[in-house]
Amino acid sequence: MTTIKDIAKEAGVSVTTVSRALNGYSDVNETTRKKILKVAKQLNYSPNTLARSLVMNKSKTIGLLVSGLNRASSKDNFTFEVLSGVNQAVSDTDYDLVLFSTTSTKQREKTYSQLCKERRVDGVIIQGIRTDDPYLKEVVESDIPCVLIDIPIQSDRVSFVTTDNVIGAQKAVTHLLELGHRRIAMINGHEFAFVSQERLEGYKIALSQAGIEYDPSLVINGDFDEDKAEEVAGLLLKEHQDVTSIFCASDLMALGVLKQIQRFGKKVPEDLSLIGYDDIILSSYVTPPLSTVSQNKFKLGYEAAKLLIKDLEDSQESKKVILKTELKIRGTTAQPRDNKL
Amino acid sequence: MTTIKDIAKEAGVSVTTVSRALNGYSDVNETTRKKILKVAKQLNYSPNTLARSLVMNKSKTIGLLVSGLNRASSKDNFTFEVLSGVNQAVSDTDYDLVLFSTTSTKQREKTYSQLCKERRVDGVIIQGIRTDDPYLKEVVESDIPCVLIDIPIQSDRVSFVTTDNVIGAQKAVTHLLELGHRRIAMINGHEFAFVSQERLEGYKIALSQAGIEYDPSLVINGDFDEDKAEEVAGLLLKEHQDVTSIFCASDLMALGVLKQIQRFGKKVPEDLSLIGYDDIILSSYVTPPLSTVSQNKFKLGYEAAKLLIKDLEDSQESKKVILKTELKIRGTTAQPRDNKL
DNA sequence: ATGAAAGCGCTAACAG
DNA sequence: CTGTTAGCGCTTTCAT
Repeated sequence: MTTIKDIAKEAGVSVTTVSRALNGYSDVNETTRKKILKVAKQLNYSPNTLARSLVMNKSKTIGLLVSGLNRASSKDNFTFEVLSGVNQAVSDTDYDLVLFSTTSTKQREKTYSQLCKERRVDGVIIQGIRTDDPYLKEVVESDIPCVLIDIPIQSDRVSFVTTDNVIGAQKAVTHLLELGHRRIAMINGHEFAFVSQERLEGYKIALSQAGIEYDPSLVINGDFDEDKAEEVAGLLLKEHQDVTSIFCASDLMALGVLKQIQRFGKKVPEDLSLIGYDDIILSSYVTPPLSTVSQNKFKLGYEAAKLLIKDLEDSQESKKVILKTELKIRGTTAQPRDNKL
Repeated sequence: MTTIKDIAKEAGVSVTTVSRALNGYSDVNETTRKKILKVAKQLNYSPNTLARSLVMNKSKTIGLLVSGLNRASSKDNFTFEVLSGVNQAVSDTDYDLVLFSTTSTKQREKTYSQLCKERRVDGVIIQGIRTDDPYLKEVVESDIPCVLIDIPIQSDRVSFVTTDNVIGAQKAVTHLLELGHRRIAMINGHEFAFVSQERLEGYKIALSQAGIEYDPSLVINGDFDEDKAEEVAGLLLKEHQDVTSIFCASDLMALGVLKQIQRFGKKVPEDLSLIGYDDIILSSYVTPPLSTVSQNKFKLGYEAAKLLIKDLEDSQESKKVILKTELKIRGTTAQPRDNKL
């Protein structure tokens, strides 16, 4: 592996000059530069970023802490799309991504901030971790520049990007309301997700605007899990026969609920309306296609990366960006039966 | 940021001793080690892996060169599943992943091997690049340990993992044959994918075993693209009205073909049988559910990472691993109409 | 415009 | 068992 030392020797100059020439400094004679560049190419030189990072104290790498990089989340391609967005934004720059896997045993051994500090990442993007994750606090409190996805924490070095969850949920529920539904149940995620809190908030607001009292027994957590949602939907449907529609905090859960509804021998949307959240790929392919609140997951990642990089370069103050959601009415929402008369 | 120097000072020993103590060498007094560990914790020490990598000449990072980390490939979650597998395997080790984005302009500026050399990755996993990619050759020829996914190149430092594409395709076509089909078309990927060559091979073998002559006009490339496949299927169906079934080299293309068939006013599988390849998530959710050849994409990534890491640790000779595929008969394949009589 | 020298944080002979 | 020394490849004062 050739080093600048080799180039220096070959070109008959000092390493200093080589370094300067290669890095495009102005204070180097054009002839020398030409020569050095030629020698560098000749020797097939590649700079050692490790050495550079060490001395410059920055690595030009961005750490990625995502929870959903596992087999289970391939159905819900949320993580992947976020990742794609991040990748896209990063690929326009000279940063590279390092993926910290938070799947395994390693997580307990090493904390996030340890991971980041050891690898000397310049900044980190965090997605998909629960708000009660003990290490979240740690990262946020560390001085590593960081942008959170869907966790609205903001401080000196931490920004976040999320979507308008309250409004999104509101749109979904309002849609149901406008169709004539009055008994609207909700399958939420879990209490350790900000998005769940916010979507519940939106649900409540929509109801209240329609003059309907909030009934807590109509809201159950499905942990963002397809099977769990299917299970709790069973309970719900049994307990509350008067429910005519269900709002799910994720499409994946809606898919589970859909199965349960069919098991009850009911038809969607004729007997029961169903609306999800996320707009995952599957949503438009299932039968009937799922009405949902669409959020731009790619952009979530893209904006996060953009934000982080800008922060890294210009050392801006922390910021937040809130993306808009969009209601997609497809085939699982319709007027309630009794309304049709 | 505390360094071993700080610890050395605080503990009243030399940096050497600190280094040895922290790295679990045996030749250090237990009392001293305890002390050093205590001080390290006290000072909230994190080793600087950059410095370590520099001196040890290995970075404990694995480079990942994947082409499909973009918005377009979220439907076909192939890339994601491979990535998950890699991540899973890697997360059991002390390696980290660095993602090289090959999406952008950067690709033309810097070659793969440059990327790898600059970041000093210990090895690299390559997936989803075309066999005519000029940089593929370069990586393979470089001395960077490397494992290829679905590209059967093997040499001193390069191994590969793939699936039994010939057999897989054979199984699909034989299934069609057994149902009674005789005119079986194929929508293939493109010539710069080994898997396409192999699947075509399997197609031919199956036909020949059934005593059917290979008709080249029945095979068209769809570039692994949904829309392209839809388009060429249109041509095919118009030209060859006698075709009773189509074998697609990817599920995504099968989805496109399915649309085209429906546009022709024909029904699957009554009028036309259709079988895909990959077993992507969507396949089991579309209506009718797609018959396909299932390959374990997660395992593809998992095995690749395992292979690479073993090579890195034990410096084995290169190897190959061939995963088995599985025929999944679902709802798009049936006996041809005239056969039912 | 160029070079000598110091040092980033760490590991690894080599002594003792 | 521990310390001294050198050096990984690079950037960066500070001279010249």
